[in-house]
Amino acid sequence: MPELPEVETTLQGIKPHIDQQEIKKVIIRQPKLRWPIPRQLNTLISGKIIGNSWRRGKYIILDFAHGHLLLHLGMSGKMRILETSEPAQKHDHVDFILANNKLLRFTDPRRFGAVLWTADNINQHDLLKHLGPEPLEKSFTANYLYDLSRNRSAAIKTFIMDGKIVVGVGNIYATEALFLSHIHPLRPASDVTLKEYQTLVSEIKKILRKAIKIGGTTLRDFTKSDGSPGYFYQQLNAYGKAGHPCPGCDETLDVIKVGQRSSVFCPKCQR
DNA sequence: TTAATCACCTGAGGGC
DNA sequence: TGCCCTCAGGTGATTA
Repeated sequence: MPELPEVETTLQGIKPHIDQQEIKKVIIRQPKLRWPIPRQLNTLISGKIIGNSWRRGKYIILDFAHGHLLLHLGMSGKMRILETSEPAQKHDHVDFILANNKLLRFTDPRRFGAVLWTADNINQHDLLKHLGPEPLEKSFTANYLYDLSRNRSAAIKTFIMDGKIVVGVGNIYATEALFLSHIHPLRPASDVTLKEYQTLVSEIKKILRKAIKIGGTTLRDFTKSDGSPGYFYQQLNAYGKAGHPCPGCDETLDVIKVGQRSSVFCPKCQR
């Protein structure tokens, strides 16, 4: 599923083709995504130029002179640059036909994604204004997490997956970062020490940087029609490895539910 | 304010 | 082989 590294890779892949490009036409085949795609979207942006494209958390934003297009890939979404002659397949919900004879195609089998429009200040949008810092920014520190967590009884895994605390840490990276930090996913956030948060923040940053570095590979594998796990999956220590021996101590990795999410952990290494 | 749960949706995989 | 059921997962909305 697209997590922050996949969203970043998607953005870097489409950006050279869409920035400063005019949109000739928008074709909406399935408007029912997480929220309905605005009916008037074609009228709103046809003939208009995309000024800049950027990312905030897992949202991709396309700036126009008169507003912003907000895109989210949800659980299964992807965006690709294709030739305009490329026939649409099932789940190809939106095409943005560009003046350079390319098209930007939004595909999302599970339809948890979103394509929204706002003419207002994008940073004050309801979906963005409460978001926490980017995990790779300097402002995301151990002290920041430690201070926020002092009165929080929620499990540490739930805490670091909360977008209001920090954006872009999904189930895969939360599982991996906690494994590498030797922190049990059910520990109350308030119980985690500053020293442990220092390790955790360091591991979150390391694993995200690593994933972004090989994100292209991850994304290609993710888009395979057979859905088979790819190169990045091989790099994981815990996620998806329940029942396997722990890479650190050979104890069998266990799986529990934390906030309705599967969480693999080592009962011996993670305390 | 916080925490827990529900809802959305489809494909994969297992059991029969 | 085909049907049915369960699970997976990001995140806003709702409820406690």
